[in-house]
Amino acid sequence: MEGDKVCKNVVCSSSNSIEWKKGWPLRSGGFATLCDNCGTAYKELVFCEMFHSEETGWRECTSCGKRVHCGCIASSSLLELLDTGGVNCIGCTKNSNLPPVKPIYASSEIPKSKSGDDAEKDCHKIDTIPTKLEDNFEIGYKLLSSFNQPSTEPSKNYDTLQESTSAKCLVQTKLSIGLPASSNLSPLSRVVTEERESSIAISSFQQGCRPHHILPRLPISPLRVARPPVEGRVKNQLLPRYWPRITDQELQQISGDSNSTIVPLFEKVLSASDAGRIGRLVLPKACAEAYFPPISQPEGLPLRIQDVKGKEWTFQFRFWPNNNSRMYVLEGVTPCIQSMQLQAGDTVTFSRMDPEGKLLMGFRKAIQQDSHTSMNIGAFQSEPILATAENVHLMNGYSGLLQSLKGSRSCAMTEKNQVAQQLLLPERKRSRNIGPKSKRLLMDSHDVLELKLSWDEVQDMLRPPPNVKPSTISIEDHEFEEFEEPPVFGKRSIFIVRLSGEHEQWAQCDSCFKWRKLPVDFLLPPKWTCKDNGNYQTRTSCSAPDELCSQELENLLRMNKEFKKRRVATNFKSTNEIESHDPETKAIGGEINGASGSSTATTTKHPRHRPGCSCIVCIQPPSGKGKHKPTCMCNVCMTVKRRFKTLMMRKKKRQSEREAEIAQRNYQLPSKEEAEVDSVPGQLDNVRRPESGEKGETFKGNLDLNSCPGKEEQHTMMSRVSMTSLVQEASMCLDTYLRQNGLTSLVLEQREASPDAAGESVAQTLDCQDQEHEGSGDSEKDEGENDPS
DNA sequence: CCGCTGCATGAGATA
DNA sequence: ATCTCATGCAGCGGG
Repeated sequence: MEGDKVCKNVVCSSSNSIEWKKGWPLRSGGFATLCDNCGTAYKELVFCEMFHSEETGWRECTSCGKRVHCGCIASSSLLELLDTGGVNCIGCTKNSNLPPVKPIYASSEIPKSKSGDDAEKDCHKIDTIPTKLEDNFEIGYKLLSSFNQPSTEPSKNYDTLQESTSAKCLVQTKLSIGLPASSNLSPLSRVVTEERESSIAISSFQQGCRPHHILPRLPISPLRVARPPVEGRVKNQLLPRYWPRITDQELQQISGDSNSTIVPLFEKVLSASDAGRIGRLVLPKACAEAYFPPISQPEGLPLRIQDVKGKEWTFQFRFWPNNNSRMYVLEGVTPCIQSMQLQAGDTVTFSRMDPEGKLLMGFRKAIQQDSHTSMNIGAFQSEPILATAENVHLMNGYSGLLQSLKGSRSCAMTEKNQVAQQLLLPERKRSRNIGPKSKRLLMDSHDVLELKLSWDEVQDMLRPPPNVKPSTISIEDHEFEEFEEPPVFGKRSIFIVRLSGEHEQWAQCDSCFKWRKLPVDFLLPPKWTCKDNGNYQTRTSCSAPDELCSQELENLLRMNKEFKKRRVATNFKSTNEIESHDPETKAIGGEINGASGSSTATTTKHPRHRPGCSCIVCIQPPSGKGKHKPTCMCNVCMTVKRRFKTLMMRKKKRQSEREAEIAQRNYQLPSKEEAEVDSVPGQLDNVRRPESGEKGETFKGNLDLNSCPGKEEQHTMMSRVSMTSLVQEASMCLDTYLRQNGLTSLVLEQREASPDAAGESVAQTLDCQDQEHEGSGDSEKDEGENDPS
């Protein structure tokens, strides 16, 4: 394939108004460019035929004679297509006075405001494009550099180029030539993907969407995160997760003054099984087929790979047939893994030293946070991870090769970006290694519980943003506060309940650091000082003596700590049981309330609500583990059941309303039911026009969930004959259920007494049953029955 | 019994 | 719908 032919195909020479449509990348390979004006569609192949397929030879740099592997050439052949006359290796490209490689733009970034004349004129400038070849890594480097030096090299400045139609055409052409077919990303986007810290472009690209802002001001870093060389056997481009990440500095130093060229091939994050004792490292298929010798037998062949210390290892490179495919593994890696002290989550890198062709194995340690890998909790606790990433001392495999790059800024950037990138990845992708499939990376139950509690703490600490008055809306009888701005974190406080039953809240002044007693229901702002303690006149000054001696404080904190420990140690179910019951229960326990001593006078379910709040949210029994048994008759469960019944009534009524409406519309004849309903003054009004009629108010979305269904039934029976069946039907669920469980007497007892009293007495009576919460109750049936809403 | 081997499985990713 | 690959596990052989 000759370059000029490509150019002629891409450039429309007859148009006044060129609007390019991009269909890239094509699933069938390559990508398409369509000229709106002349209608010429051009499909570019993945690779330049010249280097495609079985070509495995070498080319010499036209400047220094250094040999460059064709894989590098093929993968970076965007300029090669225009002028195949020369090849420049990495080194001499840098040292020569070659024209800079111009950035490649995503199609969505191409401005469309220019006139067709200009466009056409500029399109022909393609012929004057500098035609030096650089390998793909160099391109990546150049791209980064060009954005990093906008002032000194205006020709590389995005803004400049963006305003230039020549850039438009140039970009178009380059795109059409340089893009690998099966990739979703342009070469630039790859670099950008790795470099920038915003997820916008990343996600949009990964989703195959057109990014809106794909050309950020990139951080100055010579990081080479580039598509690895495309070997002949590669049918599919490597997934980004396997792209090698290496800094330009590293690469340069690795290659050094020697004639050898280090070609980063791919890298892989070690899975649990990779790092396990089996000693099998699963190789990405594409990588194995691309960079390792072809094997036809499952037994494979021994492969010698040199590690960062220069030690040579021999692994068995083989495959298993798997679903009409192959699964490639390196066997016998355990000694090497152990030698490098790698574990799951760490990354192994594979490079090739050319022209010798020797395989190199490096590594990059995962960021450690306590005893967990970053991946372990990175998805949940991004901030600590990021903070750690900046300070972590990196043990980098390439650095191992270099023995001189530890802690370099580039590495830090790399690591940080990796972490950031990981955090920015869609949840699904990130979760791959922390999902249930990966036992090692699973948080154990204690961790989960800690995390849960921490999350609860966070919820409890959420406060309305300062100076912003929340608007409260009511949805389905739930009150929601809405803020124009994100909520802020309130100050932590310690909430305790004395043995006497007295509730107390304590907080530390941000000014004098003295501990002050606060009203129990006081929500602390992010910053709180003594003078804010208006309710306690004697404590509004920082000059007032500390109310808490060190021993008392210690005691408080100890109680807090013990409580946390106990919660962690205790089955989560029982913990939930305690919390989900009447807050009074907690008071009896004399514990620090809520989630480990934060400002937890609120409930854990509804940050703005307090213990004792009986709103539907706060009283809901916990879901998942620890939920109550269907037979539970505790106050909470009874209330929930009562409300469920009310909800069922309403649901049935609505259904009836709809049916009545439909019947009326369809038949225009008063049905028997309608007649019956009509006989009850006001009722049909409620049914048909719930917004009108005084009596309709009861069912107009303001249903009192706290009302006693028994009383409601009485009212209903008296005034709404047609609703009787509905009420009975709605009640039947619970009644039948209770009867089946031999609880009829309890139901009667509850109905006779006040709901709360009934609930409490029942709760006391069935205390033993309540204890079952701790032992079981994690079945789906339980959940469905106990949390019917 | 234990560890290794080869394959199966299925969740998740990709086309 | 198909592919990839992390992991489980049955079967086998050796100690």
